[in-house]
Amino acid sequence: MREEKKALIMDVALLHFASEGYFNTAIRHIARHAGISKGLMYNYFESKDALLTAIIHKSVNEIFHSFDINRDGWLSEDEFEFVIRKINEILKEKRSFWRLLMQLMIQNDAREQFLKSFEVQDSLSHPGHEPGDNQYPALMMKMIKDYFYNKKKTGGENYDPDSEFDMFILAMKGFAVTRVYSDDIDEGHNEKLLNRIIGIFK
Amino acid sequence: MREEKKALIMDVALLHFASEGYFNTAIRHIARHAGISKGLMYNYFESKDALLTAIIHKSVNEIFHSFDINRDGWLSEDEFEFVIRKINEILKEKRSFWRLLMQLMIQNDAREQFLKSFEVQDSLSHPGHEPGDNQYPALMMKMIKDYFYNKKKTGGENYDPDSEFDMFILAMKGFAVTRVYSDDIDEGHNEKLLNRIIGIFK
Amino acid sequence: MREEKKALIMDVALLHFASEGYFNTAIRHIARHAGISKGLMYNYFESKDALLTAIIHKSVNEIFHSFDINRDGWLSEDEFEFVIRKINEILKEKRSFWRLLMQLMIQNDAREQFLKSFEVQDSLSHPGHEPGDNQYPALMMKMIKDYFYNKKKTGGENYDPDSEFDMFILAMKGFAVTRVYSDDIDEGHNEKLLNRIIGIFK
Amino acid sequence: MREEKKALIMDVALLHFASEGYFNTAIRHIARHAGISKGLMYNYFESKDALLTAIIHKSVNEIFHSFDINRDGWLSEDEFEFVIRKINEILKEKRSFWRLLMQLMIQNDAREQFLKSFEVQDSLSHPGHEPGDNQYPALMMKMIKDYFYNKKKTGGENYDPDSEFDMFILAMKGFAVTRVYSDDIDEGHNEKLLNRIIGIFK
DNA sequence: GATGAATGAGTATTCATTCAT
DNA sequence: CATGAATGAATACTCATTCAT
Repeated sequence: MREEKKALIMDVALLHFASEGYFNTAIRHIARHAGISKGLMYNYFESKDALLTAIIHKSVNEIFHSFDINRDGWLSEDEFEFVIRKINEILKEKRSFWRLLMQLMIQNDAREQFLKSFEVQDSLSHPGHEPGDNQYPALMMKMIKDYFYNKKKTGGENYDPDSEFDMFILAMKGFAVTRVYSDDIDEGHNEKLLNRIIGIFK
Repeated sequence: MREEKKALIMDVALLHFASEGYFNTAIRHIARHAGISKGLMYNYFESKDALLTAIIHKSVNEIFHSFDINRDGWLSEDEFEFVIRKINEILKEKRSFWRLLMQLMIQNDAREQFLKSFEVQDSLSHPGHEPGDNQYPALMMKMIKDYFYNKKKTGGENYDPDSEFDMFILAMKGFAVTRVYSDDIDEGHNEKLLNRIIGIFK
Repeated sequence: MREEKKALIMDVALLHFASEGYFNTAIRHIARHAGISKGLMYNYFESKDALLTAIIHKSVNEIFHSFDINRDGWLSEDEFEFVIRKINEILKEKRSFWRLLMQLMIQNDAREQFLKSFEVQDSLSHPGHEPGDNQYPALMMKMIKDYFYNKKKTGGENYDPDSEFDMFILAMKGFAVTRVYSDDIDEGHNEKLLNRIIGIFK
Repeated sequence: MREEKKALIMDVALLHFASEGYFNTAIRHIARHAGISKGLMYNYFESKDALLTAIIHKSVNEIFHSFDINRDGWLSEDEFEFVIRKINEILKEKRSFWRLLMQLMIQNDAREQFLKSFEVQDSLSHPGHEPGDNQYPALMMKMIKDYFYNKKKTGGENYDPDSEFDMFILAMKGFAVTRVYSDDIDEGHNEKLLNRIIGIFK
């Protein structure tokens, strides 16, 4: 019950944060759109900042849990393609979240605070347990990098796995920006781009 | 004289907007750093918003004027490479402007306002005259698109110029985001990425 | 049972009011520390203000009832010394209450309200009955004043009982402020001061 | 001009702080009574807290500068009496300030902050210069204590200067509280009390 | 041209109190 | 008897903008 209300508030807030920007969104507006009073917001979230943090952590967790790839440490070619397609899906489904995230990463102070909030959670995770949710980004990066290193054997003499990895990240950034910030996306068109990316890097 | 002062204010403002964010930057701070009084600011610019618009138009003009390519309507392969390298340079030189621009494009209302401000200026330009500054983006896009269409003849059967164009834009977006938002850029590293992009699309 | 709970709440509230201040103490905190819910508080006390009033009246009653001197209307020298020592004890035992009281007396509106609350209760007491609790302060004042008047016979020509009374009250105020607001009281030291006061006025 | 306005605001604020209490006084009310807008307040004082601090420092300075006693390190009997009479005058003239000060000294956190604000100013005073204003309290205390030590020669065998000092401070506290918090003071009456105090301690 | 005093709407946050359950 | 969700008025503070000088 309480959790449902929190989720409702977070959903409404995310929409506003994503479209108007975090600083431009007044608590009053979130409350009004969530159908509650300003004061009640503070019953559920300690502050505007805590609300933001809660939204981000929830989304990050959902995202990384949706990658249920076989975690044996390396990616096959098919798994690599699966990851790319999964990213494509997530960019669509969590569009608002990505807009919010990009907005924050672009702001100097917010970026630092964001990264720090993950570190803190990290230090609380006990050794010997599952990796904290905040370690997923690093783990995934490593798996992808390893993928390109594994390709070296078949890549020819001039194949440079580091550059290939960087180029791939760069392409995915461009893809993400495009997918998240185009108002009307032609899915057929998007599919073509996706295939082209897969074609280059798989 | 008056123009010099305006330029000074715009430079100072751009630095602040880029690093602290447009909304987080107080007029008072800009004025202080420009060595003038708050009130005088309004002698030069009608409002904070007008200041922002002026900065953007000035930067956009500077950028497009720095592409003094042979405007015969189409790009040779060398000119294409030149354009890419020019973009690379501009991303470095106008880093503050790009940060500001990305910051704005990410905000719904700002994005619309930005695009609208170009349209308005556009509608004022009379037919038969030089193209308005705001038409440069469209012109450049067209030239690049044509470049890929011209390559069709030598590109083989499956060559799709539209996809190639989209893929190129996507790569450049990723490249821009990376270049503008990395705190320490290894120029050698950057050169490698650049060459890889040229390698793929030239 | 109900009275016990009320007493518990009042005790907890007094501690908070005394140390954090009346306005700085949130009902929520009192409730939490008393182990009940915020809402239930209002079952026992009409308002924060009513809670404060209840605490004060309870404390005032306890204090004046602890002076179980022989009420024959006048004080012997020994009884006078007993009263002073009793005040000393009460200042120590009811430290929280005194801090709260001084805090309130120092605020214009609170002082008026406090004094009024006693008047009101007073007017409700019927003639022919026991004196209302709120009359104790006045009674005690009168007994002490009489004490000084009685000393006139033995006090010499220049002895002025009114001035002596005022001076005594003044000394007791200074003593109270010191005793209630010193963080670490040296009891030996305090005893010396007490004896000096008794020496002057007994 | 600017200083006059600051002084006006401080005067109005002091009156409100003294009668309604610091926390109970809204900036809005001070502004209204000073005939200015809320926002302008912040042009003159950084925060409500800074306003309070400014008021206190100004008053403390005025008070200690009004004691222009011969600073040869010790007090003659006449100077001692002068000090007492001066204190009496200041309590009357700076009534609002004393109410504010007592109110603050009674609040745990405010007391600490108040004392700390003096320490800070202290550390900024350069060695070899006049004593900082914040050292006056300590200096004055020392002079009074010395006064009682000097009386020891003529005070008889049982004379205890430390107790005498403490008793004097206690009496002055009681006197201060009475003088500052009585709504209508009979000056003749007050003079009698003053003479009695001088009689006991001179 | 140039200043900065002045304004007031807007922001996040707190908290006594009410009331459906 | 008991809870805590819900409200909204109040508070300190910020800032773009105006205007008398």
